[in-house]
Amino acid sequence: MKQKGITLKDVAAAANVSRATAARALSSYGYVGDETALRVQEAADRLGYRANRVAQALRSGQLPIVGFVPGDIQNPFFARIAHDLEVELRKQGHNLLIASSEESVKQEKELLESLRSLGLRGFVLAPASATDNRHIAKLARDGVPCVLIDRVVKDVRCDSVAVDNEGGTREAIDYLVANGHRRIGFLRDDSRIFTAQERLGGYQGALAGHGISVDETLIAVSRSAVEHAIDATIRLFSRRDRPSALFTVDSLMTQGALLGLRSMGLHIPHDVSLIGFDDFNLATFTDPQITVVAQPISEIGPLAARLLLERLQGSAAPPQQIRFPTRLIVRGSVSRPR
Amino acid sequence: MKQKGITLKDVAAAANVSRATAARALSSYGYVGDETALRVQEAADRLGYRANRVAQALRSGQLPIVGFVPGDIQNPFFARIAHDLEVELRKQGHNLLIASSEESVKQEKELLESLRSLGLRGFVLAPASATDNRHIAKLARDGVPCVLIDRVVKDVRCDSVAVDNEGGTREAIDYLVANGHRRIGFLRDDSRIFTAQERLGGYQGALAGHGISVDETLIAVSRSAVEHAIDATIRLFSRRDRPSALFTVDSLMTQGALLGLRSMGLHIPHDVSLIGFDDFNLATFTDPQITVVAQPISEIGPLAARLLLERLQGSAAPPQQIRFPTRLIVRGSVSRPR
DNA sequence: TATTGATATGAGATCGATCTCACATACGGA
DNA sequence: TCCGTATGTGAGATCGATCTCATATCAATA
Repeated sequence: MKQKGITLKDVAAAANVSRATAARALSSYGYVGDETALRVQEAADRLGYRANRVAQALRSGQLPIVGFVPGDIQNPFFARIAHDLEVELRKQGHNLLIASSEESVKQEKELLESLRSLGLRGFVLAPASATDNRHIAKLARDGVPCVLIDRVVKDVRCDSVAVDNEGGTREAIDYLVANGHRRIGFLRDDSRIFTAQERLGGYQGALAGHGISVDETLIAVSRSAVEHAIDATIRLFSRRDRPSALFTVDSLMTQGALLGLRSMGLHIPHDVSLIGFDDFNLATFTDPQITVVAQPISEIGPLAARLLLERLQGSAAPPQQIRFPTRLIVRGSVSRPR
Repeated sequence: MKQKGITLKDVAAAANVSRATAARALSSYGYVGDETALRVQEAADRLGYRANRVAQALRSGQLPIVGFVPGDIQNPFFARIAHDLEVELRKQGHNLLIASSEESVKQEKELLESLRSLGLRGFVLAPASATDNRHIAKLARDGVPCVLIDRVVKDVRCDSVAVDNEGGTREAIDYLVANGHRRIGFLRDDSRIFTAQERLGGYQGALAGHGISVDETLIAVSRSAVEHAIDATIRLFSRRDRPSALFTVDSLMTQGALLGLRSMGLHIPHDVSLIGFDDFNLATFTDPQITVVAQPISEIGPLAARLLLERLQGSAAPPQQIRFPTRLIVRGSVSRPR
């Protein structure tokens, strides 16, 4: 049950020097005699010494660990970002601790508290709420390095990496309108979530731009999970004057819509046109393939990691608010309404 | 940049007691006067005291963090398990640190060393190799609690949770043979990986059981990634006497096969029948839907977490080797050969 | 009254790495 | 020869929580 625990003390004893000298030899700071340094190195190698990172952390006040708090690690979008973060951070000797908020502000708050007491060096966050963010503001105020991804929070002084949700959605709606659609359904997740708000804004703005009044009954709400999205889709399309097209705000909702429509015997794009926000593997496996608003997902994680590492190295530059453009990938799920 | 850091010392000062007494009051051990305990509690609350978990870890030698080392966090199978592990561990006040081995034994080795020096309390591993496992054996020998998932390693004394790879594969091959197939392709990932070996064994065993000799040229190897699987599929089906059916060893390979076959203009199940190991969302979105060997994925993570927690609580019971049965889910991707 | 035990508290040690400070040498120039 | 600086080393403090041990008080028992 006991760890073996070869400590600096052991190494020092083996090399016949004091702990201080051994530390100097291994971390190469201060003055150490060449011959002594060699002897210590050798002893350390021979004993298989590895510094206890917890002890180091106690002194420095920080563990070389970065926390990642996504809404849901099972969402491929976040899984991809987690992977990219991990790769970048590892290069700098940091590890990544992943703790999902499960889109609960309460859980997010608890997690952050608990992880702070763990001495994590910084955080990459996708805040569960666009408004209730005092805990994040506090984090930033306390000087804990922090990068927001996917979702931006106002009034918090920290870096953020997100995409142009509003523009991306507008482009998609424009495309639907250009194809003759005027009754366009909108399937979104909890309005608490930042991206949902911005994407809704893009939807409303685009419609307004075309002189189409927003019909609130065409906007369906569901949790971001396939099963819930199925139900919401069915509700939306059960009405007599159903929409001729549908826009979904993330890939899980798109999947739900796909299944919901299929269960109702509605064909894409013959009966309903569909565009989803966020590209996903599955979109090219369906028949027809799904037209989507793609995010530059491969850039988000590495950039967030780099921003965070700069902060960890003490950068006090003003917060950077990065916004990537999106790209409409036209496949086969849109046609003119019947 | 500095953490605020309200320490036990501050609380003790505020409550006019020694650090020792404050500690007793807060962790409720030893004797403390009722009135004193209350005063300390109050002071702690007022100051917003949170114990420094790094300092606790230094004393106890262990951080309340469990490491999860999957092959690839982007694989939905592992993402799901990560989620389930996290939920279970959080209940016991532990956090989960995820570090992908990216199917590299070298990286796995380095990660484990680095995470051990971090004082992690235990590990959940999906070993990258079925054979080269001295580092894992050492871990187990040193008494570090350890649970293997998905992949079992011989000669290592630790718990494991896996599925009946051989039986599941055999059932699928039997089903294909029952449908009249005799030339059945097999698309597998690196033979180093445990599950690949067992699934190959199931394939060979099933064929032998039906008196069909194994044609090595029908066995294709690719890395477990969609793009690589596409190429391997195309190679396999470019030959004149191509197989009439294909079995793929995981969901990423199945996706690759799907795309590869489509790019060649081969239709499922008309031209080729297909069964994949591991169920995945996408399988029900294709037309036809894909017949798969499903694993009880919702049980693996929670069980692994429970086994690990028992070890953390000091259980010295003999290692448990759990094997879940698989289930063949018949959908529409298999028909009789032309 | 003396003694035992339960209760209550504080001083100080401990975990392991690292940093400060004090104390040695050595070597150069004056 | 003497002093200043560069070099090398060790003793001990530090980070924060917790544990051991010593001590102190009070009550109940012998």
